[in-house]
Amino acid sequence: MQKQETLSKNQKIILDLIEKSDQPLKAYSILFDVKKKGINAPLQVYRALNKLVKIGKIHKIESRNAFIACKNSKCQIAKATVFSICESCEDVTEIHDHKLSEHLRDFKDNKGMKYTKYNLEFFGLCKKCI
Amino acid sequence: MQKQETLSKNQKIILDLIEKSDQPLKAYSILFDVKKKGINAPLQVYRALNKLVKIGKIHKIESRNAFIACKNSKCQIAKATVFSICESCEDVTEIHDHKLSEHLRDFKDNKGMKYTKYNLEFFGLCKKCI
DNA sequence: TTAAATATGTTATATTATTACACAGCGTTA
DNA sequence: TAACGCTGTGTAATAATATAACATATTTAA
Ligand SMILES: [Zn+2]
Ligand SMILES: [Zn+2]
Ligand SMILES: [Zn+2]
Ligand SMILES: [Zn+2]
Repeated sequence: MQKQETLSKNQKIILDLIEKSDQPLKAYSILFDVKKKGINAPLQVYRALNKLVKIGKIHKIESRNAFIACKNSKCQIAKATVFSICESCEDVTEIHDHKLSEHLRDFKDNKGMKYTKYNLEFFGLCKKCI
Repeated sequence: MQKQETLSKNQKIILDLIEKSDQPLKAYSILFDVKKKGINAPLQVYRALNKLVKIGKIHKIESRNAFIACKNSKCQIAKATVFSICESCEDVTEIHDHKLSEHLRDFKDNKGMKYTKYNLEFFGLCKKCI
């Protein structure tokens, strides 16, 4: 809650917009929406998005090139994300499953890699679309 | 091994190229490489890539927009992929971890979604880059 | 052998993302 | 205070990734 105050003008505008949507937004759709607020160029959007991702306020849905707000206040989670994605209606939900998180956090490969982050995307059909 | 015989000419050319690389290739780098074989347009590459992904011969590394051959012969795995990615040298390895696969396969959310697929990408530093 | 399904070739275009450059504001510190 | 590093802004141009639309060919299967 307090970190928000350190956000810049453009970052606030774009975070507000993303937080108002419960579904992922694409960069150029964001650009379209914030033109009325004086943000005119893709780069202005991407710069804000990159920052917001970095500090964990939003996440990128990699398979969709779209950005969704993180609802989780204790955000280690920027570095440990799990999403469910309906391939019919494209509904996206962030998942917080304690057991699953544990398994992912504890995962060690046999190559001596040092992991700092992961992203997991589940695909399927939601209740409505089955 | 036998499914390969049913691949079309373009699909074979592109699969061969990807299989010769142990690292992910990007679509336009593939396009560049197969121009000598008479494949001239992005769409020809993307069509082959899409098909190869669909039948599990290759996987897309979503966070990198790149494609890597699947080394696993018993390919259910097209629908259940795990990768480790070094953020320094960009080395990518497909992971087959039985225990992890079980946990992911058995995962159920509380929203009644029916999952058919998942993709997990771990990020960090490989042995060489630590 | 005809119809459906799959693949090809080509052109154009849409979508996603970055490079490069000029400059502004702010806090540190020499 | 002046110099510096750091972060952010604004703008133009361009790069990189991916698909639409259309015409045709080939393979498969009823
Ligand atoms: Zn989150
Ligand atoms: Zn749905
Ligand atoms: Zn595989
Ligand atoms: Zn490395």
